[in-house]
Amino acid sequence: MPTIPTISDAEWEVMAVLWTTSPLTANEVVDRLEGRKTWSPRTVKTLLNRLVNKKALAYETRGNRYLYRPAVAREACVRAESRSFLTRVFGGAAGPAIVHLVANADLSPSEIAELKKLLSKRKD
Amino acid sequence: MPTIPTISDAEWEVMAVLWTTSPLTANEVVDRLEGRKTWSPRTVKTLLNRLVNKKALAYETRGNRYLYRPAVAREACVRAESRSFLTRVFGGAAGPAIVHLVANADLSPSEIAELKKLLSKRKD
DNA sequence: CGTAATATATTACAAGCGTAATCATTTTGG
DNA sequence: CCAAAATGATTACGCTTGTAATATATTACG
Repeated sequence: MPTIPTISDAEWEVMAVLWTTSPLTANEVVDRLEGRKTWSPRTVKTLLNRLVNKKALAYETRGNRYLYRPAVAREACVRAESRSFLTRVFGGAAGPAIVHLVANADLSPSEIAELKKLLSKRKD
Repeated sequence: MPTIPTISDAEWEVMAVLWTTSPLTANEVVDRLEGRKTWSPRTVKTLLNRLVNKKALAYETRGNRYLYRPAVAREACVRAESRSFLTRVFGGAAGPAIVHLVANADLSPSEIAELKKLLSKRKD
């Protein structure tokens, strides 16, 4: 299995864009972050560069432009981050963590139903 | 409401000790971390110091020793960390996050039962 | 009382991060 | 064809973090 690079807060925003749509040029990424972020385009370029260096993104060349695409799956990163969160905050115990989140989260009725179904299936 | 300081990974370990038992002297904290951590006692002292500076810990003086105790509640820190995790990884959507955790976690039957009960109560 | 032991405070230092500016190169408008 | 614009690469810079070492102050033993 591929090693998951460490992805910082700011970098997650960039990855999120490319996990949603890819490949994209640097400017297209900048455009999709407009509004949600106040970053200078330079900052976005820096983040793209760092993500390429840590091999979280890959690119192909089209003329002198780069087309960026994720090199690691979102699911894998989510799993890695979740483990890190559980370890740090709950000492690795998923049960209490989930209880805490369920107790504090704003869940829609349909989400509640989905979760109950999930839990029932898991029991066997 | 008090502002929650940013608590790093290493610092969480120290806070965890003091959330469990407090007040404690620096050396008592060092002792409780023995085994779980390979830190030099110096490192633990540094972390205590930083936590005092960022007002996550308070202390009272007993002779020339400090008795450390948490200055922020564990619950508040857990909430802050959870929010940060949700925002970063799931764009703030608790539903998908919980679904992910439930699907990937190793839950005991009793935890499953507890969660189902929690969900039922939440629905109304 | 003075000196060794101990406690906390200050300083260290490299890596990662947030946030860019500048440099070098390529492309394109006139 | 050349200058301006655009692009990616390199450099910047102060803050945090992990991981300590050194300095300073206080206490306790002989």
